[in-house]
Amino acid sequence: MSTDKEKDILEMLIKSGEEHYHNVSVDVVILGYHDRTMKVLLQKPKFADAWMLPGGYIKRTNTTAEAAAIVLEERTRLKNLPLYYFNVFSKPGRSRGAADKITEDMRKVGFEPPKDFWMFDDFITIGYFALTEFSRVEPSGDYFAEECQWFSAYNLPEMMYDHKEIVNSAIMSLRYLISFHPIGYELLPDKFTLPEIHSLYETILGKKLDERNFAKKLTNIGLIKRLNERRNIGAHRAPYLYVYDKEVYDKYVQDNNVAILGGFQE
Amino acid sequence: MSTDKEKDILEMLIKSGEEHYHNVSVDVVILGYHDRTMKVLLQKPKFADAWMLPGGYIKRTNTTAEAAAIVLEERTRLKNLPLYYFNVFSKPGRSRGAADKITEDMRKVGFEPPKDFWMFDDFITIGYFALTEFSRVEPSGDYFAEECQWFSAYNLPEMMYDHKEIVNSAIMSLRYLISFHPIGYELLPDKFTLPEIHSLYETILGKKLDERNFAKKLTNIGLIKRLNERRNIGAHRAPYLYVYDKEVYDKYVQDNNVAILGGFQE
DNA sequence: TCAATAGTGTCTCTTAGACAATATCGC
DNA sequence: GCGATATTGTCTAAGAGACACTATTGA
Repeated sequence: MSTDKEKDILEMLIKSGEEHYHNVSVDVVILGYHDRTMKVLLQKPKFADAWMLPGGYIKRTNTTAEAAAIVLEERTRLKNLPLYYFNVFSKPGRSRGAADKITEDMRKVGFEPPKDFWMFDDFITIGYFALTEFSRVEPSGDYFAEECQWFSAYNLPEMMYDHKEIVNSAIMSLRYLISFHPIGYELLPDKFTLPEIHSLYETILGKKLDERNFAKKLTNIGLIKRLNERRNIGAHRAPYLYVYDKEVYDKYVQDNNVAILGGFQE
Repeated sequence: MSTDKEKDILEMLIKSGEEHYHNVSVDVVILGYHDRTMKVLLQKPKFADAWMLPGGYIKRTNTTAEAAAIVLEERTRLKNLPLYYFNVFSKPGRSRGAADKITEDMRKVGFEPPKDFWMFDDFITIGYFALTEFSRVEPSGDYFAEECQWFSAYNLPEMMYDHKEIVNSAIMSLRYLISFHPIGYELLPDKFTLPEIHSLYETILGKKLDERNFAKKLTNIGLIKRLNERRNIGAHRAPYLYVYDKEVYDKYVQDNNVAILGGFQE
């Protein structure tokens, strides 16, 4: 990319201060499940050698939830995933360091940022998390998010700002939610086995769950249904495939008001 | 109050834009319980003839939770009440109208607000709610919040902006929380009767609860303890007084991670 | 037949929920 | 005694949780 092109983009960025709220942003903790571990989608920005959460500023014509949905789609190409609002992060000084890093990067392409550049101000960030099936996502970077990939959510790399804390807070919220409500629909492929969903719950909750009681519960409430298909897993007994009963699932989510706290926002 | 004094205060306000975040504020839904109804504390601002939620801007040296605690103390004189964050409100145009009203008021005292006055900008607001025992609070106004009083939360007066929606969202969250966790400690006086706490739960949940099962549950888990005192209520059988067992209560709140979602923030 | 994984039934205990009669108080 | 309110027990059904053996698969 030419330096001129970069300068153009930066000019645009500065002017976009008018169409965005200042001092507020959203960060989106995109969680996936793969290989018996929780994964989180992180990006490495053009201007620094550290990982961070996908996030963005909020257009004055959008709600915070819409801003989060835009970020989510940019990184995953997925639309209409439920977004859960889980916390606000506002510790004074939490954005410290951003200004220096951005300035440095801009100067590299011969560009001097304005003195009162809106992006250099302190920000309060609204935290959202989304759940998605790991293999449905092709992590997708762009000009500012040069690299974008999955990491183990329980073993995070060095991260900018307070983003490690934000990821941990999201995981705590997910753990809390799933201990009361059977959310998790989005984390599994359409067809899955009992051992898979069992191990998903164990991974999220961080504790062993009795296999018999677990299977009994999910099938008793009618949340999942067994198909007449099995998955061939090599030298072992072939497990049955299951699907969620979406109607029961949706009814469950609705009846339990999952939407009300840390829940869906349109 | 003299016009000069008012001008001084307004000058201060304009300059305080440097020490506050722009585009973000907190609103605090202060809920009390009295006479078998939920009450909410509202204020009428100097500059308009309508009620609104206590709220405030956020100093750059504070977190949003600290800002909410300051608002809470200003209106109730109470410190250290738990604050529950429950939602973010960001519908575009939600602060519309504020600018005109404030301008009008300023001109009345011969003051022309600056053209890019920070308070006239659109705001995203973080919603907190707090619970408090009705009679412990002496609603407390100030220069900007000229009047301050309790209203029935289920029968709200005309309110500015989207504040009715915010109150309703807080009540939904309280209802959700209390249906899973025995929060409500702050809503009752130290000593209370079974019928009182029973009717509190009925009021919040908006449905009848069987008296026998209700009493059984609360005493079984050890949440409340009966004293050897009764309250004289005139021509009827005198009910026993109860107190919360604070240790059991705190353990319950902690074990159930009430803090994680919609929960406490330091 | 072995190693590895999948699948399943019973018992107990606790809790939730339905249900109504008796006790107390002041008049 | 009356009107009003407070208090309390039993039964049933459902769910939670503890517990371990059998079935299947391919090598």
